[in-house]
Amino acid sequence: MACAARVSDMPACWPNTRGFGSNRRMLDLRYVVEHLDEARAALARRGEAAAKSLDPIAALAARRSQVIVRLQALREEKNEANAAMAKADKQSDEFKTRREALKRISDEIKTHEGEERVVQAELEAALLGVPNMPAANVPDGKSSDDNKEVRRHGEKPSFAFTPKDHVDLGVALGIFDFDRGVKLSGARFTVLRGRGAQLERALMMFMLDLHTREHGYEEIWPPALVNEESLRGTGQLPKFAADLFKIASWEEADPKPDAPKRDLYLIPTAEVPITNLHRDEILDGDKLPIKYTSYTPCFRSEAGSYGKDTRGLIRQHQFDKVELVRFEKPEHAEAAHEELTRHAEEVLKRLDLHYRVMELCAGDMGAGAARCYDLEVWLPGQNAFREISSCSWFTDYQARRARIRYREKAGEKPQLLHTINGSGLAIGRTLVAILEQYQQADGSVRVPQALWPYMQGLDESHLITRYSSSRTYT
RNA sequence: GGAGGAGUGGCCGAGUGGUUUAAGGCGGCGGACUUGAAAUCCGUUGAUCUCGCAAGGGUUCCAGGGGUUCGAAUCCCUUCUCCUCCGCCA
Repeated sequence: MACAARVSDMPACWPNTRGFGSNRRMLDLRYVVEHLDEARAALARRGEAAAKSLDPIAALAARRSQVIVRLQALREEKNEANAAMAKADKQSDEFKTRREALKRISDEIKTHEGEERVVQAELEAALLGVPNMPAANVPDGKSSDDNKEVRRHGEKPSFAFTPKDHVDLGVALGIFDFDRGVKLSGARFTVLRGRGAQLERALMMFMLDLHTREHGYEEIWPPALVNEESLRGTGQLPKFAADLFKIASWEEADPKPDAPKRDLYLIPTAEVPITNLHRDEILDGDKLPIKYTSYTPCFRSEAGSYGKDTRGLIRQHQFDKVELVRFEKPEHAEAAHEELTRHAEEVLKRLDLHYRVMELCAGDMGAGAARCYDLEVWLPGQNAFREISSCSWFTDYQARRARIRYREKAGEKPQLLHTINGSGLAIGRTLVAILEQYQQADGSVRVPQALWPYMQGLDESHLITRYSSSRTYT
């Protein structure tokens, strides 16, 4: 269909019929080694650092295969000698001679195994730091200034008064309690109350209902704490540890001597647990595509962002989000990415919110994405569009790291699938957009019609007012 | 938290130091028989890395890691997971 014609735009590694080796990789090692210049050129579109991340790869790969070839030859020799030993008379001189010889081979094998481990670890570390290659038709550019507007929905609401921002509106309505959020937890934590809390819940249910009933996604309720391996699978670790909240492991209170580290992390997005549902699995081809939607709280430490968006709900350490995640065959992935983006947009359309769709340029995309659309909603209080969803096509980048594969037919080789995800949507920011776009001259806020079924207790005016905001909903 | 038990291929399950390159069964796939199906019979059956233009070789994998040994699914240490019982808890 439409997508098939454009698959040829992608770099040659996408057919991904290769395996992934005993180490984790994000880019296929063989592809990188055999097409080093091509890979470097593709990564250079992200910036110099991305291209440079490839530098150590070729030499390490050569060292690795050298060690492996020697090691395998030694093992073969050992296996043959062993078989002979099994048959030999254990009292004979021949047996003793063979035992000496085998001892030497074994020692050499151990030496090489040590070497293999070292090289493998170095190579893995190097590969984990390499970002994904942008799809060929992603626009060039260095920063968000170079992103391309793809389309726009609705119009900026016009006000006969000066619109307020969501902070002024929410505080006046009594639905945001920033001070008590600080008291309980600190900066960037907020308490919602009354109609504010109800609106948050209404949005969550509205979004889940839309995606499960009309868009065909299965609802998932995952853990909010995950292990390190899960975060590696989706690419948050090892590079972005600073953005995560890490929970002290229980062994820390009662350490066991040889226990492996069991750190847990609060999920920064449902993408992590949902994508990792199928980590280390080989799925039947006829089960694809798999479409999941999930509501979770999300936790971000936002290290290094101090001073940015300190006011209001825009940037919180804890926020709610409904996520969309898809597992796709490579040949359907590009079209699926477009469709998922439309599914996220549908939430904004039903809420009748003005927004635009931006295609990110090569320099502005997240490390795992090959293509990415951001949905930006209009915030009259800021007189600006702000990101409310980010819809990414990861090609096989996450699938390789998390070892998620599928088998087209029984008997065929497993191959890596493609993952796609996007917010559908960030609930706090949706709430912000509703307050700002639906505000009235008197500071009350009209509730979008799509949410009426979820907002018990509203009168015919469908307004959230200071008077009604904290009353019971009956 | 306490006391026991157990982790083997898609599933069940045998295997306590060297013809195990993991028996046998189920399931799957292919074939024979059949008008078709069932039943029966025969064959086949995973992942991984690597050498090779290819045909085809070889390596690794018995929950994970480490150790003993010429040699480990098998012995030792350790971690994880699951099950049973007791206690506690929403």
